[in-house]
Amino acid sequence: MAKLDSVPAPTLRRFPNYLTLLKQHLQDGQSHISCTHIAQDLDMTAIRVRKDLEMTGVVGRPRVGYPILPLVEAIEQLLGWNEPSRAILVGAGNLGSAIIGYAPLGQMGLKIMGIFDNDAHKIGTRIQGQTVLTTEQMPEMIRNHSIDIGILTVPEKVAQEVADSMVSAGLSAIWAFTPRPITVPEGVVVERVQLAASLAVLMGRMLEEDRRVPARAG
Amino acid sequence: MAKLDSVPAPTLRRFPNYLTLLKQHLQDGQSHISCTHIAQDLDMTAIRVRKDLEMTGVVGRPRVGYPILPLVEAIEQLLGWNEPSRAILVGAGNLGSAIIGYAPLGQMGLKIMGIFDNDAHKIGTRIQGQTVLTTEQMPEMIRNHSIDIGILTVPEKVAQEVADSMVSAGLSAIWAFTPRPITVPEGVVVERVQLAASLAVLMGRMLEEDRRVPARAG
DNA sequence: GTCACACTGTTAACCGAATCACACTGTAGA
DNA sequence: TCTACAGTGTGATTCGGTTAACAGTGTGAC
Ligand SMILES: NC(=O)c1ccc[n+]([C@@H]2O[C@H](COP(=O)([O-])OP(=O)(O)OC[C@H]3O[C@@H](n4cnc5c(N)ncnc54)[C@H](O)[C@@H]3O)[C@@H](O)[C@H]2O)c1
Ligand SMILES: NC(=O)c1ccc[n+]([C@@H]2O[C@H](COP(=O)([O-])OP(=O)(O)OC[C@H]3O[C@@H](n4cnc5c(N)ncnc54)[C@H](O)[C@@H]3O)[C@@H](O)[C@H]2O)c1
Repeated sequence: MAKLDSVPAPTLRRFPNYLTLLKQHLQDGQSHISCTHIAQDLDMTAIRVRKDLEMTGVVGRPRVGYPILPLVEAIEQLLGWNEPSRAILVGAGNLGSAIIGYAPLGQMGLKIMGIFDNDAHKIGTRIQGQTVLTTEQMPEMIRNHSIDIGILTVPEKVAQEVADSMVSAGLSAIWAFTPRPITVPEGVVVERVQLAASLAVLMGRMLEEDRRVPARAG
Repeated sequence: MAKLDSVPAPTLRRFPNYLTLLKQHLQDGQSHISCTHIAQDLDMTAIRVRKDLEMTGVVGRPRVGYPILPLVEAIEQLLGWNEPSRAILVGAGNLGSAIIGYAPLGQMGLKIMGIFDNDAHKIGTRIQGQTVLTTEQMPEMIRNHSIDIGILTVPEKVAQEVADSMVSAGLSAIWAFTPRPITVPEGVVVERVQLAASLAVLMGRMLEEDRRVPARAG
């Protein structure tokens, strides 16, 4: 039985990796897999894999490993990927369009029910078969279709404002791609995708590497 | 004087947040800022801010705070954002195009010197004023222009293969947007932007929240 | 049947980052 | 000049996650 304890964020972050690997092995006809095998496939330690899988409540058998199908189902349940969550996207710009067109989100339980923008040139056009609606229609759709997740890809300046109107319409989670933090009331979950943070780590590590090995002439 | 110790990744990740805030205050004409002020602006604790700023080596004064300009310069130096790093992007698809068009990357020391794809329909077209080149030309450009960073936005299937050819041409860092991990030789830095991981955290936390408060009827 | 051992489950040790507590400092104000 | 105190700097503590150590177990081999 799956634990109801809260799953650590690092583990949540690794779950998708396990999922893709497990599904692949499932398709190859395997029914069980050991954590040592998973570990070397994903370039991590077996212990960490075991600890992560422990969160699912699925028990493995010595010399056999874990049953793959129950694992997949347990992880998907912990992530809520077993049944679709209704989402909307606001800000049909460059990034927004890329996300809308990213098919794998469907496998992650994300169902984009509406796309909104406030640019007159974009409203009414179609992106991946979905018509772009005006921002004014957003609260109504959130309420009528009990939307759970708002994907925020508007310019930084209006991000807080749009987030506010999402929340007041009843959204419970926001997936924000804007560089600045946004504030929301208690109970609403915000997850930010910080591209700048990722780049900072990359370049910081790069400099360190250069510092260790006196860079090749440039 | 800036420490040469390695900066913890969590701190690196927060640096960009400080930078945007600091630059904004600088533009408002302020010369100093206290960590308590920064903390409440970014919704974090003052202690964490102080510890992070400690890495820069900049010293603050009681009742006055830290001098903003030196802080900005120190952080940019630690991130390598003070002088442009040459980069190329491979995979001029939806996501790749969005990244190319994302102006703020310029402020982060990233200079995209070339765009590559292997789709005959895309080669020769222009994205944001830059012509898309064939993948065959990539190693040559990496060598001739001593490119440091490769931005990887190709489909998952060919990601490893493209990464390999980047590395063998002499790249020292890869910014990968592909869902599966890629392996590189020692000394090459890889930073992955994992959208799925971010979504997993969002939805996992959402479920937890629902579990705590027995969700509104749906 | 029984033996070996690959693999699991669990408790303990470890480590790095976040947080705390508090002494120190030098400015602003009286 | 003196005082109060906002704000820094630092050593000590806590915490969460990772890693290690090891006992337990049931499968597969013979
Ligand atoms: N493009 C990238 O690669 C990238 C990367 C990281 C983060 N981001 C962030 O994502 C956001 C969008 O980036 P982008 O490159 O797609 O910009 P963009 O300008 O292409 O798209 C923004 C869209 O939002 C719409 N919009 C503006 N105000 C609105 C409002 N009040 N209500 C609804 N829609 C509104 C605009 O009409 C436009 O279509 C920005 O905050 C940016 O910082 C972008
Ligand atoms: N679109 C998104 O929102 C999104 C989000 C997260 C991750 N990703 C990942 O980013 C990558 C690209 O996604 P996308 O949506 O832009 O896909 P896309 O199909 O729009 O773009 C991929 C591009 O790569 C090119 N390409 C294919 N093989 C190549 C090769 N061997 N050499 C050079 N170029 C090649 C294609 O011609 C195409 O232009 C994928 O790995 C995807 O998983 C995309």
